[in-house]
Amino acid sequence: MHVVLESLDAGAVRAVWCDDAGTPAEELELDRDELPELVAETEAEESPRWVWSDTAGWYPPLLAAGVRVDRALDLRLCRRILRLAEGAAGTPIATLPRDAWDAPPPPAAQGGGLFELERGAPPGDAVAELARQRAAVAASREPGVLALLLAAESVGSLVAAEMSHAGLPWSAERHRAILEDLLGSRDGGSRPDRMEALAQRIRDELGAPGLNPDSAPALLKALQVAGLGVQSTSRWELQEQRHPVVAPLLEYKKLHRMLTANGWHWLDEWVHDGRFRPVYVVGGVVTGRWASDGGGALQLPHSIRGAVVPDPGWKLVVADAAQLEPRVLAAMSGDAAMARAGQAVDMYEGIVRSGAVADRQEAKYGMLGAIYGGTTGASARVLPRLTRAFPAAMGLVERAARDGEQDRRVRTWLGRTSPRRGEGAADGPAAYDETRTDAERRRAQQDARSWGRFTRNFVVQGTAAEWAMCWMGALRSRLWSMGEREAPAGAVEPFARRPHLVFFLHDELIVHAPEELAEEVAEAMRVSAAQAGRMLFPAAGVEFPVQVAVVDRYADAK
DNA sequence: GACCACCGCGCG
DNA sequence: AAAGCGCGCGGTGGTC
Repeated sequence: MHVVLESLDAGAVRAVWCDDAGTPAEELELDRDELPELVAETEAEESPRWVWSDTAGWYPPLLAAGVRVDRALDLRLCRRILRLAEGAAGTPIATLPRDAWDAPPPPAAQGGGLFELERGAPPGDAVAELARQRAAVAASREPGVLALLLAAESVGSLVAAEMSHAGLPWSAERHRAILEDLLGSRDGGSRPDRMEALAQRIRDELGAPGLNPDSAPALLKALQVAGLGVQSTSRWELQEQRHPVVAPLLEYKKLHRMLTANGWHWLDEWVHDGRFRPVYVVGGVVTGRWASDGGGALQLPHSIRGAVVPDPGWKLVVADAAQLEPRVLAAMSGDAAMARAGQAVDMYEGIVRSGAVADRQEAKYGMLGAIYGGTTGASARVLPRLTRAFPAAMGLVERAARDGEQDRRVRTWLGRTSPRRGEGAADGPAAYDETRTDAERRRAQQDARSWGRFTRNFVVQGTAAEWAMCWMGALRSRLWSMGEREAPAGAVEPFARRPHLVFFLHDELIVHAPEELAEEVAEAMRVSAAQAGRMLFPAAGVEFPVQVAVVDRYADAK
């Protein structure tokens, strides 16, 4: 059963009950204020799949009113997937002209009090769009697989909204202590004192009294004048130099980064009432990974993770999927030898034991090189040995790279399809066009290879993102049923006494859990990971172990 | 003053 | 030790 929600004008909403093909049966019009009550009642009695234009618009106000939903379909996210999906090519949804459903999502609601209508016009008739999408899935090559992708993407959108709602527990006090400890104290508007002292040392060592070390061009000039043979001010180049300025400069750069990215200003802007509430952009990356908008949620430096602390009586349960991408590659390629290596808790050790490489380091760089398309250094050196040991797995990424180079599109395990290469002058045909100059041809080939590295990585990174969404979806259900024993139904705050997800970082999840449930949550994270593996790869025989830590500070996990 | 490209670095 | 993939963000210095 689907219930489609649509915005009407004048603060009204229409709820339309549809069957699984998207055919409407009955409908109800109501005031926006009445929506949370309707959703809560319908949820309890019928457990439908809610269908709406976008979760980021509809769900936050429901959460703010204390209503959690179990299942949803985010039509805008699904439209984007179906538009490009090779499996649905030829269906009307792939060929119809661009319309409002293709428009980028409106900015996410802040504060949870705004409904979709107030964030910009809704894209149109949601009932019709649901029917179009259901028809496209039904007509596609693998309806079940594509349907799983749409469901996974949608559950991701629910989790994103719920995590923003709950927030990542954050101690401003601890954060300030970390800043003072590392950067020094700041009085007035100038640099914190440890940074200012370092800046002065840099000026002294370079003999450049007026130098502002924050200015890359000025710094580069000063470095060159002082006799350092560097072409840039980047860390890896500086590290090769033997000069007394290097140590204070690298230290200064580290502190400067911390000050500008996660300093006092960031704290004031992003942490309120003991919570950091980032805005996640589900499907914001071409591969299907999430992006974030503001706050740099997906770049939280390790040095600041000591400020992430649970509420009194609660714990953080931090789980990290070990070697996710190599395991995904083993599973999707059906490479029996690599799958065997993937049965080890540490897959890189498993690869060492297979005899293909000498040590863990080689296994790691070799695998990353295979997945990213490394052409130099250690990863290139071990590539031939990996190819001999794991022909099916290496064949899969090589094929993906060739497909990209030759302008064929590639797809993830669940059918997310890579975009077509841009229409730039240097693209595609120029590589083979005899009338082009040598330079043009070289550049085109360069671009083709670069696109090949993208498609090579797309299939693995994208499938890993699909695994992660299945993991979080499975975990979300378990957490909710676990919490049922703790929280009275219909509590105003759905997560007040229940373990709930608070952070997601590509292959890592954090649950904020009542202390007495922490171990049970840890087990749920492991079980959900295994479940996600079976969901995607029923026959692969690859394990998806997660490292779990129950901690009082995020920094203490691993 | 608004906008943009580039650099450099944080994360996976 | 860095490289090959995917991102977001702040600072600087250029353009309009």
